[in-house]
Amino acid sequence: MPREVRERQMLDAAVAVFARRGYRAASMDEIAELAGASKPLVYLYLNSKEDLFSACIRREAEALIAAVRAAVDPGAPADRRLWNGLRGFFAHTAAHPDGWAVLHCQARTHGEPFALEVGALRQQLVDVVTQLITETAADGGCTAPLPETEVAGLAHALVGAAESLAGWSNERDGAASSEQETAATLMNFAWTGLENMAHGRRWIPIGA
Amino acid sequence: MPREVRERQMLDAAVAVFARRGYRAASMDEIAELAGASKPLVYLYLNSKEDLFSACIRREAEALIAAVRAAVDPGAPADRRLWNGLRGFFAHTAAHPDGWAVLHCQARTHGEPFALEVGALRQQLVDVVTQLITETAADGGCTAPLPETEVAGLAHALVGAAESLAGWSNERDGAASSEQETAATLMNFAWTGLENMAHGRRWIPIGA
Amino acid sequence: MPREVRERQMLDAAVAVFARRGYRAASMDEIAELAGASKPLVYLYLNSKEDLFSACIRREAEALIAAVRAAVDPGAPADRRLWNGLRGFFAHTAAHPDGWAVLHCQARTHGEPFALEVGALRQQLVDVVTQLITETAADGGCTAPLPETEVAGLAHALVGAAESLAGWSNERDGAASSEQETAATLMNFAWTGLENMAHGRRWIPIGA
Amino acid sequence: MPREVRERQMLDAAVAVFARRGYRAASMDEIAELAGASKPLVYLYLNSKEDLFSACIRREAEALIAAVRAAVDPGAPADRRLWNGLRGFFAHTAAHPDGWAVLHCQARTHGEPFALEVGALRQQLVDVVTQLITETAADGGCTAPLPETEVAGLAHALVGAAESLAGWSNERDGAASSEQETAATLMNFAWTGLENMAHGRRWIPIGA
DNA sequence: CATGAATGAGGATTCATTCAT
DNA sequence: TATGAATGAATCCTCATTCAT
Repeated sequence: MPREVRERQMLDAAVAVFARRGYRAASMDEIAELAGASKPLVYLYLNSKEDLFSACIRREAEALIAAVRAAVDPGAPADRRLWNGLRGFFAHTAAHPDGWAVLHCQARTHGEPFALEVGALRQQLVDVVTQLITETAADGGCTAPLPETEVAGLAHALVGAAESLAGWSNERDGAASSEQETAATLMNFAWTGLENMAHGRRWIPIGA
Repeated sequence: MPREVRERQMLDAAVAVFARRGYRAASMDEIAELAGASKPLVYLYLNSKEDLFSACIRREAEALIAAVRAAVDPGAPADRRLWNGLRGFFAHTAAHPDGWAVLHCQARTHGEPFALEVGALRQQLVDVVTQLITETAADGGCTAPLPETEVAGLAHALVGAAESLAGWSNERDGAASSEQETAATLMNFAWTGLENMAHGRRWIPIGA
Repeated sequence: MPREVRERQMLDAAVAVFARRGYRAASMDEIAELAGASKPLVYLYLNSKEDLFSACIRREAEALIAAVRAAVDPGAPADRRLWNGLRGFFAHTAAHPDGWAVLHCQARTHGEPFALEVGALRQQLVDVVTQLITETAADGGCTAPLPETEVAGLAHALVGAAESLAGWSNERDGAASSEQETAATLMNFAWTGLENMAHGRRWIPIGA
Repeated sequence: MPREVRERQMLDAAVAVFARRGYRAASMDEIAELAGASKPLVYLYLNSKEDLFSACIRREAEALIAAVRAAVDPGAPADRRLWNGLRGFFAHTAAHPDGWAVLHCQARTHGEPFALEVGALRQQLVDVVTQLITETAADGGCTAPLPETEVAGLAHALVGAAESLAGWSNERDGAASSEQETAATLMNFAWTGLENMAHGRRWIPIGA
């Protein structure tokens, strides 16, 4: 069996096991067995548990980013790009729950090396969203330019909302179209909020 | 030293170590040492690593919920209650980053017993937010009642956004007032979005 | 509470726990709890686990020997003395199963100090039986004096048979009179065998 | 080194250590060291201390039963079969004192799982003896059929006597031929007793 | 007389990792 | 390319035992 195929099988197995057990509780034995290979072979191809986990993160992160990028039509207006990006995000996380679990739940909780790796992914998502927010403001005829910090905050909020919704809609594995609905809910919530902010319509704490 | 004091020291140490290392990677040795007690005493008071982790989750969850509840003035209108709840949330998570890390990052990733425990906390947050959203719609003169599923989705989105922002604002531990700003950002984002939705103003995908 | 009473309670508890769990698996915690006293008190009165176990063995051994001795009427002929001794033995072991378990099952399996102690008990039983066998031979008009080694072997065989029957009759906790029957069975088995041997009637392996 | 060989070495070591120390006091460290292997290997091959002990019991029990069976010539008359069975029993226990110690002293004292296993062995011995007693009665022209309970009692008594003698003759590890003598002593004791009982000649307590 | 608080030492078990083949 | 055999190092947990009160 060619190395490339074997390696993919190993990564598949590793993602599944890491998702189910967590990094520390996952055992190389279980991964090797699920991959249908012997442990020494796993070490030959992937060096160590740490490297293996890194490889999982990288592969899944790239796949997610690629899915989101592919969903966005660069020529469309900002609102459609946000809408399509969200749909792509929800569709991919729904289709690859193990990969998503590794990225969202496991990677960040296990020390520097992995947190950095997954942090880079998150930053990419945030960057995409930041740009969309900025463009949205411009497209919508922004009358009150948003300070940079606030844009960053909004981007983080949006990504967090998306992540949370991804988990929620995965749990209630309802209709096949639920990912569409989930995206719509978030879009409704976010879009009008953004538009208002871009026009300086804000909520102001009374007396603050 | 009286038992109560020792027990609190142990929980403090455990929360710190669990936050830094994760459940599996945390060693009872390190926790005991940090608590300034011997391992057998930790076991005598808290039974097992699992029970200790559960106790951490419970304590931190109760503290967080209490902080949010305490921040909300039950007599105030819905928007102020949301605002105050958010401020309480951000203030508490900023003041107790380890506790928040245990709840948000660690607890959900380590098997049923803990996931259930922390799931209960999250549900409480979601419940509070759900109620606020509903009342907001009413207060704002809702013209288009939101379907129940959508309200749930919005609540999850809002909680996710808050969780994400909590992590973000903890990372850039800049100004002391940043928790105020963070709350304001989210409030602006969420409030206007909710208001619009409550009045049936929605974003509609063109051609969908 | 006077020391004597407390000490007896402790020994009672220890015998029960040692019988149920074995020496190593028995914990001083469990013993202290069952005795209704605190652990330091147990140590104050009985020094150590080893001493406690020794005390159990000694007490139970002395009780058993005393019971057998009390059952035997020194003036009776040899057969009646054997008969009464057996009845006393079975009655006592049936009435004190925990003590018997400690003596028979636990004490011998845990290293020199205890094995010696319980060995002494067993030797006393064997001595009594040895004497009975010798007298039986004399009473029955022995025509072929038995060599010393053989008498010792017979005594061990008889004690072993009695021990085995004690366990067996304890298991099938049938009629209240079963100890009587058990004694009768062994008596029938042993007595005629002894009588024959004393008269030189032996089983000889053909061709050996 | 092939697995089979290693596994046997481990069982040998385990039997020796369990015999010397008892189940609880035996440490896997000592067993592994005596076996000349590392602890993880012991666990890899034999799973756990409990399984290891079970494996010891099973191996030793099977060996003992096989030795007794092999010693008995199925075509011989009942008395010769009893005689040969006893010789086989004493020869095997004398040749494998550790195995016998594990079976007789240790296995019964350590909780259900092992007690059952060793109980099965004992039952097999008792069954063999029970059948011999019954046949003996028949061969000897039984005039007074023995009640079933009594036969069972006799069988237990005989096995107990044999067990006791095995221990005794092991202790005074005197002449090489002592196992022959031991068997002869027991045979003399038992055989004539059985014959008498089969003919209704009983010892009757005067006045009972 | 009685105990709550505390621990040093040790034991079962697991796991990432490496050779020799 | 592929693996059966093997282990050092750690981890959870328990227990007999002792003080200070």
